[in-house]
Amino acid sequence: MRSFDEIYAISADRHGGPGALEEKLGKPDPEITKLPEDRWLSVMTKCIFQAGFNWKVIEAKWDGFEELFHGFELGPCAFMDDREFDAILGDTRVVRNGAKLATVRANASLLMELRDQGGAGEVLGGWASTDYIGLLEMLKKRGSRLGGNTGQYAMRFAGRDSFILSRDVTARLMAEGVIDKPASSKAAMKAVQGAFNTWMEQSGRSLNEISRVLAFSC
DNA sequence: ATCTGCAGATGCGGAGTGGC
DNA sequence: GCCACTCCGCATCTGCAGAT
Repeated sequence: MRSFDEIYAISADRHGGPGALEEKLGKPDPEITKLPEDRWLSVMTKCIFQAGFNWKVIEAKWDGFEELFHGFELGPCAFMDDREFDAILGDTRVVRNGAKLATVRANASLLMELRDQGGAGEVLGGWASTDYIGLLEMLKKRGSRLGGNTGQYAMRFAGRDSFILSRDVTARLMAEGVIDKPASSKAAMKAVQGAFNTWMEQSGRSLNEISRVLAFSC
């Protein structure tokens, strides 16, 4: 496995030098633990709908989603009655996918449960980056449709420190011998976390930056 | 008992096609 | 210009058999 500096050099070479590369590396939001609950639910829902769909369609309808789901306030979403849910199901201001629309109620409940543990911001935003896979596992287990890439994108878009196992990042991890195929097993995820932890130690950088550097190296 | 990997099902709007 | 129709994209979920 190459050191972070070696991979960084490859990426810088491919993307117009260190200066140009640096500008493309997003950093996590330092205030992420203060992100309100409704914004977590909003970004989760958006990622769930974007999965498998044309992102422009979701973007164009997003105001409708915010409106029909009460700005994603947890209470109204978690305790929505069937009558209101049916009305949304037939409203063209949202994408009328019943299974996905139902995730709003389920994930609102999950976020409410987190209040006992300090709240969504503290739990999701404050989860140690060195155990990021633990957070992903929790989202998969307790959330609705937040397993796989969707949970990863949701964390990234919310502004949390995160990696995304995209095609390019996976290709780099395979090239470095960290995994031998796209990570799906627990053992593979553990190996991925281990590699990221090593690169974090070597560079002092965030998961975000490392993930982006890996992606740009392919 | 728990985890893993696989196959098949699911879902909506957009693009493309053919016909008038 | 417009209607009716089909296929496609993408990642999840479910159920099951097999492995640990």
